[in-house]
Amino acid sequence: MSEERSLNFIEEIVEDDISAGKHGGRVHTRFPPEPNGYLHIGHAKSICLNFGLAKKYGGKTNLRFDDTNPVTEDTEYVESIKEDVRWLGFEWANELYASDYFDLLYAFALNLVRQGLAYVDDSTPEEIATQKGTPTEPGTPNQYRSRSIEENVQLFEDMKAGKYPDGAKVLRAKVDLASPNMHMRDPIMYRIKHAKHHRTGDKWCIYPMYDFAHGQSDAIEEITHSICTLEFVPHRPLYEWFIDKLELFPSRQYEFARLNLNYTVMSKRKLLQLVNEGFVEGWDDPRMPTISGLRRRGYTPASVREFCERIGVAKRENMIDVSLLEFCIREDLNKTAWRRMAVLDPVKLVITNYPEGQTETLHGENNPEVEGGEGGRDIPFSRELWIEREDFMEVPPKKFFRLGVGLSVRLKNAYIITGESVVKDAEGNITEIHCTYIPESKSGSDTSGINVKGTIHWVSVPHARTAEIRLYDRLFRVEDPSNEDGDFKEYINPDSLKIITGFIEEDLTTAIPGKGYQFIRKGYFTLDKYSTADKLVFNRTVTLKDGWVKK
RNA sequence: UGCCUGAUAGUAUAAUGGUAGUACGACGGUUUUUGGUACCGUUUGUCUUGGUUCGAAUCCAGGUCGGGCAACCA
Repeated sequence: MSEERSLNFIEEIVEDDISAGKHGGRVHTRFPPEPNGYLHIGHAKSICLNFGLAKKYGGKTNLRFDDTNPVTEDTEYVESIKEDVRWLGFEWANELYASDYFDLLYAFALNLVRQGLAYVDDSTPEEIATQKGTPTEPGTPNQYRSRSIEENVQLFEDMKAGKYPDGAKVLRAKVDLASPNMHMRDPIMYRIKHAKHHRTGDKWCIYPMYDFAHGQSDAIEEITHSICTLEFVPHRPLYEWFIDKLELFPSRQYEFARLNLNYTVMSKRKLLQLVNEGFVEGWDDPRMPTISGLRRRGYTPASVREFCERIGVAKRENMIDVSLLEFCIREDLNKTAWRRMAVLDPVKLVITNYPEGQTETLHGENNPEVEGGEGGRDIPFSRELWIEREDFMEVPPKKFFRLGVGLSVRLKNAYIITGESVVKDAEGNITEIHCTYIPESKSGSDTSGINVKGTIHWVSVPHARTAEIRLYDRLFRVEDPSNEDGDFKEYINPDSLKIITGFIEEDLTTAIPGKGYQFIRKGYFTLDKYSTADKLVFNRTVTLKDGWVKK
């Protein structure tokens, strides 16, 4: 078969570890989202990496929610995350929560206090920030740093007991205030938050910081390869410091570059703004780079996985061209989507030599990419058809392989026609196109001997049904909205959604939710989640590649 | 002007001291009852300056440029 793909740097590390017998050759990864937003395509990269590694090397992957901040987290997000991971086609070995470890984490903290490696600090956030110094100047210790172990134990227990209001005290690790790594300058381990947690309710009023929960959670679960994104590189020494001082399982963290896609934004904070401020319909708006948005848009799990495979994994900052994502979905849908006809911008075509009142039933295959066409459907044909306005030109340029007066084209799955004349309204707009057809040119039994260069799609006027069709374009007008001057929302593409009513062929009224359809020559479409039998709504997943660029 | 990171076609990603390759994009062609698909071809690259070596994208040193780090966020 094909050559084996070369390994990415993390796979190399894993293979080296396996051959060195590290952890007995065991591979255990985890995907650790915070349930404070919906997953996006960047998370898909991480999911595919973590689950992919385990699958490839016979290991396991945990789904662990890093739910250490109750004020931003919610079970709605937990549910959406689980749905998205499953939709992508992955199964986790264990569903876990950092909050499962709150008792353990508290014991770890007490342990460090007793070792003299943590202390309770009464400073305000501002004071702590000042005392941390700057990247070029060392921090300065305050009077709380030298509290006795006994006092710290008592104070920390009092914090847990709810004796202090939010923000009154924090527990800090006593590491090194002069470290060139800001994360080592006595990082905060616990803070007071009298907030209800989505899982532990009111049990706790102190919550561990990410830095005091994430690494230990990995260690508790005996994760062999803790994979995260580049911004956590400076956290690694602290992660290892805690593991060392607490004598935990030595999980090792490896960092890769997060995915950036052009013409969109990829931060939960920004996506949340788009949702909250009404720039999109919700987290699953088909213009959003969220997994749920892609799903509603008509992307398939296989196409997203293929995309994640093709973009690769490395350590350098990257900006992936959205055309690669589009390539992946077209590649998948080309092989699976059933072909149907829909006219998005209609103009009436009258076949003057076709008997008035006559109707016939033609046949079209479901998918020409599949041997045998994968079945087919009946298509009603009559004297009056809707065709695409752009498929006719009064004054056609050279190499225009469509309809014009005196120009011939094939009607897909039907006859060859020749343009004869046009009818216009008072403003000069074309309201009807008249043509004649060649009865011997019927698809499948063509004895006319005529060859035409172009084929156009159509829908019979008396048989046509209507549907709302939503045409999506990129959400932003610039490649990197986050990197422009001012608010990123100023760069939203005003034409990112165009809603039209189109004519569809009868068969499309029984379209299956979740299935991709190719509207011939127009693109791939899928039923929107709000589509009903009374009012069909189709989302355009992606256009077909257009090789005809007119000047 | 501290620490950590990184730098290969337009965009990504290989080459692990021995012919710089692949994909997407772009461009051109063949086929085609979708200007789609498929197939074929063309185009463009090792940040820079030195050093080591028979030989450097790869190793070493300096520089340049990019990204990250000073949340009681993750």
